[in-house]
Amino acid sequence: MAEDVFKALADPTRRRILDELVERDGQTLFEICTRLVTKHGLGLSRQAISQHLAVLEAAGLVVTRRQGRYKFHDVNTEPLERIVTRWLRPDPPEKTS
Amino acid sequence: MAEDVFKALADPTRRRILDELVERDGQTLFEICTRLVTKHGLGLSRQAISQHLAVLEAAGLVVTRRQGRYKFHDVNTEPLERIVTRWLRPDPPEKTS
DNA sequence: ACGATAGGCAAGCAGTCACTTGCCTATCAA
DNA sequence: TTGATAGGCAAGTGACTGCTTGCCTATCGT
Repeated sequence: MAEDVFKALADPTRRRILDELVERDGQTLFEICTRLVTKHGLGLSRQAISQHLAVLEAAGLVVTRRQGRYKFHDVNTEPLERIVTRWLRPDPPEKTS
Repeated sequence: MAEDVFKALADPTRRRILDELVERDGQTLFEICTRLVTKHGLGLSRQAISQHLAVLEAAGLVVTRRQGRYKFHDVNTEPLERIVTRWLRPDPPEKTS
């Protein structure tokens, strides 16, 4: 639901994670951790990122696929498209949700 | 700042207020209060709404104009248009992974 | 089998947030 | 001026949130 999407976007770290995944889709938890540290200078524990990813996944902004011991994370921009048309009267044609 | 916009949108009551103002622009604080109670069934004090409006105004989502003892609130959708283009590339909804 | 890697679960802590309460200022009408 | 209306300021409180810490499970390579 929309509530989860807005709450997921409320945190700057989660927005960074979305940035990272948009730039490079299908990363694992550890990849995201190291890239957030090296590129964005964020010093966060693995669990912190894991919890953020859980929030993003609950919002539908990130979908995951397991493969062996790896869990890959992909962005899903579909929830974003819906929430903004709430106040922005859209001119463009839509695929309705 | 984008931070303020996301934080402003994080609260369901503030989103309701935006709904109200989109539907009927230029309302005063008391008008918003009564309409939130009657139409949406929200039981909130005047100060609660006032504080929400302050957050929305700080985010640039609401602009105010004083006139005598009245203070009218108008929506400004411009900040909304910017924040979503952060992840929604205007061209492709899909990326050939 | 073993150790190493990738990830998950849960309790605890500190900071933030939404909301209330109480009091104050400013404008208008009589 | 007096009283009523429209709004603002500030402190206090309860709940939520982001993060850490510690321990646990599952998969891979050797």
